[in-house]
Amino acid sequence: MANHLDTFFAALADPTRRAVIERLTEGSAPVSELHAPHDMALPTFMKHLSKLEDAGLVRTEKKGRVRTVHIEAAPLEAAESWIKRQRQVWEGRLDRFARIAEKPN
Amino acid sequence: MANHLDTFFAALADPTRRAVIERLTEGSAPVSELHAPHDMALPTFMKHLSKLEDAGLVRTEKKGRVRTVHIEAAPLEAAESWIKRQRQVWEGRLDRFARIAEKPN
DNA sequence: GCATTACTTAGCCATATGGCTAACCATTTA
DNA sequence: TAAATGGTTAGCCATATGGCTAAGTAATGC
Repeated sequence: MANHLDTFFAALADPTRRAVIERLTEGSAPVSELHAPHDMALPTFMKHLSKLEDAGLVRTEKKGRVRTVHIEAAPLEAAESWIKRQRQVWEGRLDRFARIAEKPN
Repeated sequence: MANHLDTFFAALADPTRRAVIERLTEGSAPVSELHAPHDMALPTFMKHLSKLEDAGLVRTEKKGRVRTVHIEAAPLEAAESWIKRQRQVWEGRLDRFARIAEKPN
């Protein structure tokens, strides 16, 4: 089960990249606009975008000299559902404990 | 907002560490037992445990020579809620699009 | 009390990551 | 067509990461 969760979570483990995702939930944007608020060189920023793209969190398309970036929801769902599953098993265990505690005989 | 999400997501970005979390949802366990199924040296495995502990995903306590590891739910909730929020904003945007599409005048 | 068990500490290694500059296309725009 | 705009490519650097071995310590078990 060493699936794509590696790249998904790694992509989200950086504040710059999470900020890009947050920005993209409000709509697609060209690279230069996404880059503007981040105090780093463009090539550095492009590396972050590549990671997001490798993780499948983002899709890009180039028209003329402008590359536009779009968010991709599926991986977010995959990551969320993994976490949710863990919590459910864990909470289910707590529930069983609680039930045992409530029936003390 | 460069909070603890960095360490949370980084901790989950490795299959060994996710496997440990999955195992721990079924109950706490000593280091040696958690290590057993993983084909790597113990010190290497301990580094993974440290990352989980640094991320707050796990808590440990030592009794005698045995260190027992317990899962900690709060960070899982934090990570899950971040992802959920992104999805909600993104989906909200889609909904607005849909509403606009439905009212074409 | 000696051996085993269960980690710990220390140190080394290769690769990955996150950052930079400099120089180079390729489209627009003036 | 020359200049500006929007990326891209190449290459360098420091630190982090994930792996190892070897040797040490501290409880338990025999």
